[in-house]
Amino acid sequence: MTNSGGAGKRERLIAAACQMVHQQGVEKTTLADIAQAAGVPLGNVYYYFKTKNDIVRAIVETYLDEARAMLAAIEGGHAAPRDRLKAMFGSLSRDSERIARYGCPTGSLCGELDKRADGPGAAAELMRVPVDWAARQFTAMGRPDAEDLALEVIARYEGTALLANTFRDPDLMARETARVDRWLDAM
Amino acid sequence: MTNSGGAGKRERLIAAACQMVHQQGVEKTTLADIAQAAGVPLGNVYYYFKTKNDIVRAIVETYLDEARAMLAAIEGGHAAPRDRLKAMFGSLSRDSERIARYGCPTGSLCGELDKRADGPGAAAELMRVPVDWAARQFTAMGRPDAEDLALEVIARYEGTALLANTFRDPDLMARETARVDRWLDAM
DNA sequence: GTCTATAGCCAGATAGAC
DNA sequence: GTCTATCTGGCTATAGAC
Repeated sequence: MTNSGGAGKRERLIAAACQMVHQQGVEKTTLADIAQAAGVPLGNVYYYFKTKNDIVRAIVETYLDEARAMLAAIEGGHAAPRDRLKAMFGSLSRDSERIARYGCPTGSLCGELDKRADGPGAAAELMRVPVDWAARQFTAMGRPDAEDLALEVIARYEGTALLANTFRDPDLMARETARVDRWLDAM
Repeated sequence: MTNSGGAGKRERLIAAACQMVHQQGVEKTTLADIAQAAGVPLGNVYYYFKTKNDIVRAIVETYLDEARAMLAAIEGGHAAPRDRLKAMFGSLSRDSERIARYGCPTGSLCGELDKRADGPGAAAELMRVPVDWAARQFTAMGRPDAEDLALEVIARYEGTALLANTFRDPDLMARETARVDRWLDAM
């Protein structure tokens, strides 16, 4: 209704920002990069976002929505907590090429936000989503140490993504996924 | 002998660069930051390093030396591979305040180098050191899957550091260290 | 709402006196 | 070898016509 002339221009800008920032990082991505990738003239970006930081915030919001949607889809597709955790971790292997090339979008973004002024708040909010979700699954499995298990499984996820990216080796993800599957089966 | 006037100025610059880059990241650290932290005038920096990238390379070299020295010290202090691995992982807890505030120096540097042009080579070389070392310890324990175990333990190390930094919670490191200790004892 | 042109700033890098 | 002053380029952000 409002934004009649926009025709999803704001959405295109956010999508372009997510892609460019994933590939190049926050600091090395310029507004000109984002504008060009979205097919929008540079000056027009400021009609939709007052500052570059506003775009970063929009990226975090998008990742929050995507993470919640993905975890909800997993819950819908798997009834057993153990299977849900496997499905969550397995998303590493599905995207292995992209992660080996550019890292985990959430993990590398959090790493960058930690060095920024606004940093900790938004990054922590973003990382809380999968950790809390995993903790609920372990609780449903009757584990009293659910919170520690959740931190361990997400740490393995992010750590594996970092190593796969550093070594440019997509295969690492499949190998660690197999190990996590066996670990979950044994508990 | 050469560099008689230097009086360790180059070393001061590298030390300052390591500290500033750990705290602020590569992209947000300016040569002026480094020069000021080292007590050296900006223009003089270029007598020791032709470009900013040369300074980054010097940081990687320093981290390589430090990592090798630290692992050698652990080998000297512990005969059993299991104890060596525990000591390596335990270094997370010892530095927990700094890591919760600024992240793992190696991990966050690798994350940033992955987005740079020269990136993958230097970062991979740096991360190879602890992975190969851990693999040797697991091999000495008679484990045929030593390489996968090494990747897992370093992934947990780096992943835990990222989470502790994101949540600004030093306590995570001690909790994960305790879990890793039990895991190593059970194998 | 859209887009061009440009202001203003700051970082990396250099020139050249000492 | 050391240091001041400055150049150059690129990036965020704004002004203002349409």
